[in-house]
Amino acid sequence: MSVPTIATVAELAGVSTATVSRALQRPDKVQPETRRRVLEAVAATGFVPNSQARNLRSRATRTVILLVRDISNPFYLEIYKGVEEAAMRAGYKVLMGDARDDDERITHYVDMVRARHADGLILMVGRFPEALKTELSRLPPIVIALETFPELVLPTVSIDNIAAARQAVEHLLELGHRRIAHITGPLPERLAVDRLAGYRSGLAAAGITADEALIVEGDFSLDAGRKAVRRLNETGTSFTALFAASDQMAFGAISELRACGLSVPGDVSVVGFDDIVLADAFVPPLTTIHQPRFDIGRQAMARMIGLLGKEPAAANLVMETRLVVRGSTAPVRQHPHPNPRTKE
Amino acid sequence: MSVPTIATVAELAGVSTATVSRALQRPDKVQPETRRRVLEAVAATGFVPNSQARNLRSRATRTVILLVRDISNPFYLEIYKGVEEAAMRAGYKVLMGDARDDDERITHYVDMVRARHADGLILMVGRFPEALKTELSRLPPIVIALETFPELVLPTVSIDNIAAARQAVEHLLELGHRRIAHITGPLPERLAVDRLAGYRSGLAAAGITADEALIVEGDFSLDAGRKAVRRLNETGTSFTALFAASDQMAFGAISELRACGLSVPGDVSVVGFDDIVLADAFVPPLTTIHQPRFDIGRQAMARMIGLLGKEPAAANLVMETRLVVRGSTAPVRQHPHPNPRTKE
DNA sequence: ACGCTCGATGCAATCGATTACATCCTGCCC
DNA sequence: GGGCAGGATGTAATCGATTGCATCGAGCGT
Repeated sequence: MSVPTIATVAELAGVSTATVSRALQRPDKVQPETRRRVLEAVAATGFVPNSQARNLRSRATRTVILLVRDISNPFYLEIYKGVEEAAMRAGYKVLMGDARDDDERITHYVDMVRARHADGLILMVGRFPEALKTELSRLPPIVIALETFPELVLPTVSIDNIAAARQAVEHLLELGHRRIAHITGPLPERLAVDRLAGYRSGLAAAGITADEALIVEGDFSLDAGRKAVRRLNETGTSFTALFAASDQMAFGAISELRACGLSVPGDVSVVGFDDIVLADAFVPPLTTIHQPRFDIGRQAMARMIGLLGKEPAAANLVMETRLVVRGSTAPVRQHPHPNPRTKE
Repeated sequence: MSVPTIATVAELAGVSTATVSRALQRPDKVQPETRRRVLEAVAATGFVPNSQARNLRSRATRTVILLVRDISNPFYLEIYKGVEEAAMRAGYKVLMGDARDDDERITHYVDMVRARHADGLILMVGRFPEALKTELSRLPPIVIALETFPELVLPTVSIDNIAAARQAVEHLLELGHRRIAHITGPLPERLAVDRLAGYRSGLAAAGITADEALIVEGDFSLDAGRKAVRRLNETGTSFTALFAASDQMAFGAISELRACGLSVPGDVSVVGFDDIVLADAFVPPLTTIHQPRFDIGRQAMARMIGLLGKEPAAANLVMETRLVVRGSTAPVRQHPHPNPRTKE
């Protein structure tokens, strides 16, 4: 009563295992009548080819691993969907892993590919373990999405974080804001560094020198947004607008601002980054930078398929972002609200 | 320059492949000196055992698939984390799949297990394909989480949806609400049916007959929440409170209520279900039913490990939920707000 | 010193499907 | 009718690691 193998089917159909394999893989290579008998036997036994064996022989798994920075950020879900769609279409499966931006975990997933659990890796993580950089030639097929590692030559699908961040700041400037705070991502990382650079360049273009006290480091999480606002309040620096490097941080910031009795956008305008699903259901609906998540996923997978097919490497792709103006930003008040600590 | 195999290592270390395998698998079976030489050779070649070959032989993959109803619902992320933690600890990997509650996709994932891509399947989907019910004896190891299929005897980790929904309704009743609307999940499904039953039983216990016009079917999504409110407004039925079968729907509903000029909780109190991450950052913070997501995931994986280890089946588990009261519910007004359509 | 035990290691079968090559058979042409 | 082409099918090698069994040799007891 064990699992049926190709031999079980062969016996039942009265043919050799080779014929069974051919009947299933290259139908035109066997006679219709034989094929019918084989298919009948397959149905009767409930046979499903053991993919371990098949892959061992064919040296492919038709599976790719999608490794994300932090799986609890819903932002990545939409990307997964894009990857999955392109993969499904090409007969690939997708495995999602949570890197938690931890070198060990990342290396673990790279080893999974080396161990032939999967054919390739789509990376959306903030770090690239040093240990791996030294053995670039041994690396499995890798596509980078969202993030960029300029020192590595790997196919990449990304967005222009500098320009996007700058656009967010320009929007606030147009509304008359001058004291604009910024909650960054984890700072040694490119993604965070670029958005910060965009913020600075936006201010600079308007002739404003960035006040370092208005820049607080976060880590893209909800809680980081809350803490950042608390930190800004503690230092007592006043501001009328806030640009957060992720929607989650924007949400956290708004929730904390409200807790301090400040209204958004009445007292403080807030801009996020990502345009996650809940952004427009939030109260107020969040003004943010929209990223074409689904397409980023799809393109990344397309590149992976190309890579695995030994096609000539496609050029790196920079996807378009756009500013979505909703209710969390408004023109600055004539007399900016004082810092909440000094309020009442 | 191809990938190193166990033979490459064996040659370099001057031993047989068997010894290499043993040095790596059961260190106590080889002499320390031999082992040292083998490990040296492994390091030198960068050898990583091919898991296809290993698993083919050992008939296990140490991978489980976590199949969820809809991957874009962030609710599942926390569950994934629980599963992943328990899995990692036991040396298992976790693959997450998106079922989209589609029979074909579900069957596809079941076949992945049959094809030995994974050892077992943790299901968190609303449907159980009819086709599979007829071949129960052939099914791979399956654990059901969150959902229940009473007609199937499979290890299950769930919550008491009826009691939890009832508790939500009781909270609203205590605040004086009498006209309580309910947005259900997709209705043929157990999860949705149970929460609806809890809603009805809560009302009944207070001597109130449910007004069918106040019950609108949804599908757990943000958009379903918005549409449901629109639908309620169209029919012109007035209500002072709303119980949504998911937080996402609650968010959608609140956003739509606001768009109609109603305040929450001023005009309408809203209770959700799930307590997703953003629930307390929302404005107003959402009153909802908290589910121990992380533990549900962990327990489900624990059951799977037991199942794979051929341990005697553990009893089904019902996890505790609790009502979390936040800012989206308030005592009913003396004179309930009229239906927004008839307003002004 | 002989024989026996037991630990370390090697040999080769094995997991299950794929596929190069061999074999057989049918049918066609001269 | 003989020979040969070509299609259908079978045989067996192969992918790479694991593991039962065989072998070898060191150590020990008498």
